[in-house]
Amino acid sequence: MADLQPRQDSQHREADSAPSAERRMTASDIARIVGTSSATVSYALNGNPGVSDALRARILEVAREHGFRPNLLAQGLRRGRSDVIGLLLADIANPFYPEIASRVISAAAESGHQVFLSHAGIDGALLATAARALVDHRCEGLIFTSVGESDRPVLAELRAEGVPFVFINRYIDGLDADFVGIDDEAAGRTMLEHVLSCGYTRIALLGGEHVSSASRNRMSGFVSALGVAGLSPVNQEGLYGPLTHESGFERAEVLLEGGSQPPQAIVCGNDMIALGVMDAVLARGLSIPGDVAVTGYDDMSFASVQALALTTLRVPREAMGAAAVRLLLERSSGYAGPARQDLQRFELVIRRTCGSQSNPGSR
Amino acid sequence: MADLQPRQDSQHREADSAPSAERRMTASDIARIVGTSSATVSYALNGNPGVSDALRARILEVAREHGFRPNLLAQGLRRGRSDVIGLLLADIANPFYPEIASRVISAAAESGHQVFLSHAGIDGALLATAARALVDHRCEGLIFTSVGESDRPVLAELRAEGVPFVFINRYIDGLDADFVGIDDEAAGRTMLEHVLSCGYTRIALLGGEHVSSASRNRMSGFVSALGVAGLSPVNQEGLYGPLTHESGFERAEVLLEGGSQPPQAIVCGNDMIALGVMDAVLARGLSIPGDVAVTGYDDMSFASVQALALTTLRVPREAMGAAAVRLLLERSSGYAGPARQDLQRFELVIRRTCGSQSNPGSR
DNA sequence: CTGAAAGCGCTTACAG
DNA sequence: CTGAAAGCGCTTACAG
Repeated sequence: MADLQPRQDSQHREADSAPSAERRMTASDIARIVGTSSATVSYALNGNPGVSDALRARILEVAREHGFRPNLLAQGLRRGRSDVIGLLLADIANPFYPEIASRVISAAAESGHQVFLSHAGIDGALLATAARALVDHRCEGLIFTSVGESDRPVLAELRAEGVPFVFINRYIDGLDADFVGIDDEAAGRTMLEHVLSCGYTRIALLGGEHVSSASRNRMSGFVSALGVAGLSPVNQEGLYGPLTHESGFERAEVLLEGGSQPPQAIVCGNDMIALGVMDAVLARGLSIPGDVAVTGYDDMSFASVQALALTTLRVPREAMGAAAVRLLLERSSGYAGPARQDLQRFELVIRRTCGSQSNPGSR
Repeated sequence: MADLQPRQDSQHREADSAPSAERRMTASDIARIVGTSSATVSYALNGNPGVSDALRARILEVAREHGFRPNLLAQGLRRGRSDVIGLLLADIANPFYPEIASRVISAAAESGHQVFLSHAGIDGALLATAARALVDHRCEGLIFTSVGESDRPVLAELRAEGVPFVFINRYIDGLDADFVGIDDEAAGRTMLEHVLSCGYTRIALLGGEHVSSASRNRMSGFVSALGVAGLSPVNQEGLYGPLTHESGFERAEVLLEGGSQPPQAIVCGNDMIALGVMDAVLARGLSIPGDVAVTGYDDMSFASVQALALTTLRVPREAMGAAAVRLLLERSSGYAGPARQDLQRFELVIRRTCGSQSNPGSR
């Protein structure tokens, strides 16, 4: 790296840049060529009235010929909006989020919007800063994937500034904002009813983060279904924890270490935790589901692989991304009604690790 | 959806929006309060000379007090650059990319840059459109993760416009641009030498896309190491294919169907293909690695899970993302030297599916 | 040290 | 139907 000498001097820069950046064509350039004003060029290009058909045709022709593309910064500044959506992800390394992001980007593109992506950080430490940066870039609105209680102040700030936003997957109590997700409590009950239907009664629960409304609601569904059966979780501790392999592994080890008999089933807050649990179970020389059944939550891409064949609950991440874009664009184009809840359909996916009677191979 | 009535009329919008978006504070507002000009405010805020210490302090105080944050659109328009980097991903659903993106975002943030994320589409169909949109938003430069031969025209266009760009993982022959990746040919040889060292001689190769320089180089390394041992791949067909589970599964089925004896080892172009291969092998009732050994490439997050324990080759995705940002920012701040190749270190990761003598459990 | 002016590239009322 | 002007919110030479 010692061999490079960045030149800050813009004089040199112009001169040195291999392909000297020819100044981009502007609306004024088009106007000059056609012999009219930039205003008329703008009218013509935007399909507004006030230009004769002949002149409009000429302008469009010249613009196309020169490959004119408007400066979106100038356009945004003048219009006061920018056709840009901000998306805040908690943790891109978690495979849950990219599939949401993917669909947000394509849904946004379908309506001519660009997506700014930012990292909120796994603990939300960067969320406030990232959100403000997006607002300062004049995003039309923001989509949050993983808000927590600590984000309340900055969200209130956004609200005061009139910036529309939508929550995916998690929400904050009392903050009346559009939300896209699933009914996590019902989903949790569904999962646990399946586990119970397999005949298990000693069931451990290893949920996600307590700051996550989704995790809390899932847990609530788990516990409530257990209660209906007159049961309670075998573990008092470790009900909540990070949504990671590591956390699943460690919490499972605690469960399995105890001198007492191991749980018959371990119900996890997401698929990552379940992977960690599976590793801990296998490391003890126990079999899945023979000795211990395991369930995940989310149905991430790897869950269906035969070597894993994880019983889980499908959360429709792509549909959630698309729905969030739709709700947000409705807001930014003026809809000012009460907050909406868009609950998507979930699906129990029974594979080998819990409750599959038939041969594994659900791919 | 029938119940919502978007109001396009901005008059109404202002009036109706629950939290009426108070107009944001501008530099002129600060100037008015302090009793100076917006120019002086700008000087003060940007730490430029030409303002007395007393006045500067007063301006900073008022700005802070009112939570002033400059309009980045206006700033970008005036300055001619925008502190924004464009990142083009091929396919976010492929877990290879998010880990790059994650680091690109954080590295960019460290130097005060925002990241625009776009989808190029798995076949690059959207790449040209997406790249132009990013340029029109006045990105300082672009990072491409998965270019192919068909992208050459738009890249030439960017070059002519003087937009700096950097390639990650794949490059295009003859297009002299900065590149961050690994030495895929050497890595391919390394992997195959390991497979050979296990004593296997009937080896099948299931590579990635032929349009990918990375896939071609890996394949070249595989074949060359085989050649040194006086061998060649057992399969003539299916050497190249999509980097997906499905493609791995299908190509493995073809390999295993043939009346002839199955390969002793199947070397894959990435971990997704390897997962598909593992499923196909297990579905035949064969064991891994007893009957057929399998290797992946990338070391995705799931590869280390004990139930999989995939022998693979670690590609340092996060380091690649950080390096790409560094190279790009050097370009956009004036460095105009010849194209650079930043080859990161790779690492062979031996797990259960091929060549681990010891007990599986490499986590 | 300070301020008024011009301009980035658009769009939008507003006169002719 | 057409064009000249003003302005979005900044920054940057340029005079006082």
